[in-house]
Amino acid sequence: MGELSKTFPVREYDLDATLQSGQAFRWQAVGQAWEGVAGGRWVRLRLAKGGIAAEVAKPVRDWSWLEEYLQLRVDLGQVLATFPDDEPMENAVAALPGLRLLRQDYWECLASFILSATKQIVQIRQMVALLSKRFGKPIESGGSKPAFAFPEIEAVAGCSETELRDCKLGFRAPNLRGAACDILDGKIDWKRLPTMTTDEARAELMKLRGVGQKIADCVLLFAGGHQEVFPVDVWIERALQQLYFPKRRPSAKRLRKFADTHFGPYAGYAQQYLFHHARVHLKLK
DNA sequence: AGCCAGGCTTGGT
DNA sequence: ACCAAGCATGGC
Repeated sequence: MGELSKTFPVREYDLDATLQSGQAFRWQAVGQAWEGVAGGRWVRLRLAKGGIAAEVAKPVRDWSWLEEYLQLRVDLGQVLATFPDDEPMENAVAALPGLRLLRQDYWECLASFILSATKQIVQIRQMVALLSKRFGKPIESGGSKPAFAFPEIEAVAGCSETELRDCKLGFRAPNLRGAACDILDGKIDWKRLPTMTTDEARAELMKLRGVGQKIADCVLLFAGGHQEVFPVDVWIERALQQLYFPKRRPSAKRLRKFADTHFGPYAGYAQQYLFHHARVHLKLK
């Protein structure tokens, strides 16, 4: 038959930090819980004794989609142990122990980060919500408001630029539509992306208009699970400068190289700790 | 009211 | 190779 709720035993999982940390844009705090859409289903999550309690709107038998999304079987202690032994890293981890990386859908992740260009996180959430409401499939909701899946590639490709601009996308509208069309037209090898090496997949993604290294790296890390990838954005750039090079002012290229070599096999996790730490705790600029 | 936001592209040196 | 402007829109 399946169940409407389930509790997953897990330690060291900061649900608040993880769902708010700018990697996914569909989660909303409702009371003590978080409501959102993952794996095409409406979900409510809350911290429970010894783990995470999940509720869905329709009974499910197989919960592996959620375990995968939340990356519940990642041994965080093992990840943290690979971080460089320096003060900035120690402080970032100490500030938010339990911050995790999610494993998201490729298309939703790509689309979300195409929209992220010069937007604040709250505004990205707003654009994603509007797009889903207008062009996503309605799904069963267990909350007070109706729920919608993220729009399929075909749905976005079928929109006019005006319809997308009406979702407050601005100059990002043609980029999103173009990416959807290019994927459907086979301009990039979309299906094979998950099996490519990091460098191959990055090059492939960057063929899309509006996708540079930053956005490609976010997709590789948050959807592809390439945990060694370290996306460099304005926040990380400022954080690295202040924390690791307080005297000098290294070029962007030099910083890029430092990021690629300093943080080890789980650099993506390190990046997320530094990013969230910088946003919440650091006075930058 | 003005500044700036998980960037990218293009056109100037 | 490096640098800056321009791009739409909204929150603060």
